[in-house]
Amino acid sequence: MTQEIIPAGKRLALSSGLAGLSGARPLLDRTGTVARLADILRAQITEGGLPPGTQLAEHAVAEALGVSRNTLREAFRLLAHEELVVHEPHRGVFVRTPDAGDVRDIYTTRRLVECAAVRNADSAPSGAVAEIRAVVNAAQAAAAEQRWNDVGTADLRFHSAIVALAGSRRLNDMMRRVLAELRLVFHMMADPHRFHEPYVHRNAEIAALVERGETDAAVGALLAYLDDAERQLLTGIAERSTQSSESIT
Amino acid sequence: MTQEIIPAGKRLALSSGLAGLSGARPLLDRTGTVARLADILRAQITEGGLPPGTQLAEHAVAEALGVSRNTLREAFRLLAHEELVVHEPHRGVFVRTPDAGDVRDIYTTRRLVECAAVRNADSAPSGAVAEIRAVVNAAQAAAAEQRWNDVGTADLRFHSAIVALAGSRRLNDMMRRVLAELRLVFHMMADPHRFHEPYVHRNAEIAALVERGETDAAVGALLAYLDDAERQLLTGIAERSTQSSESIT
DNA sequence: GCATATTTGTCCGTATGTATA
DNA sequence: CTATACATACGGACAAATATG
Repeated sequence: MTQEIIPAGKRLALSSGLAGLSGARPLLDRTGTVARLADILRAQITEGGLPPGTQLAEHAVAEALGVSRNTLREAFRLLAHEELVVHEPHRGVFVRTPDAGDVRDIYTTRRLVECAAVRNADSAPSGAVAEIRAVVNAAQAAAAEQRWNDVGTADLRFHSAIVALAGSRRLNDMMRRVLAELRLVFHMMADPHRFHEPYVHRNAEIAALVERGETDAAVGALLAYLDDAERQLLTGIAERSTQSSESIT
Repeated sequence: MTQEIIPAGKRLALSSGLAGLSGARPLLDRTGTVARLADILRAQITEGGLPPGTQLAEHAVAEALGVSRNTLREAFRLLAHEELVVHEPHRGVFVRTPDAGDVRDIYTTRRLVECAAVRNADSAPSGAVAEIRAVVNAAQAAAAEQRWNDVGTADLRFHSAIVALAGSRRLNDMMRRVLAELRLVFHMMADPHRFHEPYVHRNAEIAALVERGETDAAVGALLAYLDDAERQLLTGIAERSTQSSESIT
């Protein structure tokens, strides 16, 4: 009677998420098997193929991907360190199910880092501002063609580009991980389409302000963006937790 | 002729660092063997027992600590993800040797995060300011008794306490890792004593400014601190790299 | 430049302890 | 409470890559 993290009927439902993977290749290139394993699982998790709460049983996943359990466990350690999965002592690893506290923590981190990065826009590394513009254009193109999944991807890449204004590799890496976590939250929302759509225009506005050197205004717009997004996600999570024991298709 | 990371006579000199460890305990408590392994190695690395560049050969370390090679590799993945060690494909894992670029990157990260955290001092979580004061007192006590190693520890804990003003667990974790990396740089310096000593007083000053609510002045003092420390470390690294092929006691 | 020894990368089988039905 | 399933950790094996003489 510890926790009921898992919907209790959904464990080991990873056949769906891992089905279309050409995993049966015990061959290694430059990166090494473990790193590629982590890439595959990370992609599956962030793309929504393995929704929050699903258990990643060693034997099943190892067989599905054509690797040994030892190798897989090494990849699990990486993902656990990135907080994409949780490692419960003698129970196994599960795709993380972020709660309201996680959302608040992620957004305090984002507010601090992203706003400070924008304030540093003057002395940003060359090409950083251009990258922001490029991502905004990609987002608008995706929105025009109603490719909402790509819109969500572009949104996260936009904010990665914002962080890149600070010019620190470690900061970039950290925020990339945090934004990957945030994707888990997106997949817990009702319909991600509606969520991302209004932010396309707001991102474009922020980008324009940064380009024009109006950093204070840009920071203000960014703060408003983050506050709105956080609020929306928190209400989304609250709704989800009330309809707890329903059947999940 | 790739790199000369290792002093070429110092590889596998981990007998010194791992000698006094009660590693021969194949018993697991709450945390799990892998996590404890990582703790042991992390401590050894940050305390200077395993200086930058030393190779951590799987067989030797596994035997010294009384664990299997597979288990040890899982711990290595964690440390590699924390950037305390580097994993060279088919060559092994080595204690990281930070270069000037790393120092610059670490300090841009610190400038951004720590200054922003101080600016958030008004709405900091309760007890955060008191913790800063406590660490400053500990540092002054250690300095009075010439326990320079403890002074260095207190210095890093001081800055962790600064970051805690932001009130984000993820930010705390990230900066704890960055500061652990910074310890590697300290151990590359000539004498760490001289390095830490002057900062005891400066930390106390910053703490006082934070307590009095003079955040702007506190940020200014913190920035000056970080700039000076970075400059000092960069010159220290430059000196070290010029006397490259000397015998190392 | 080549042959050999060492080390890593990956796999398998297995014993033990833990959690759950 | 027993039984089953699973994670944990170990040890050995082999191929591949690297380092050494």
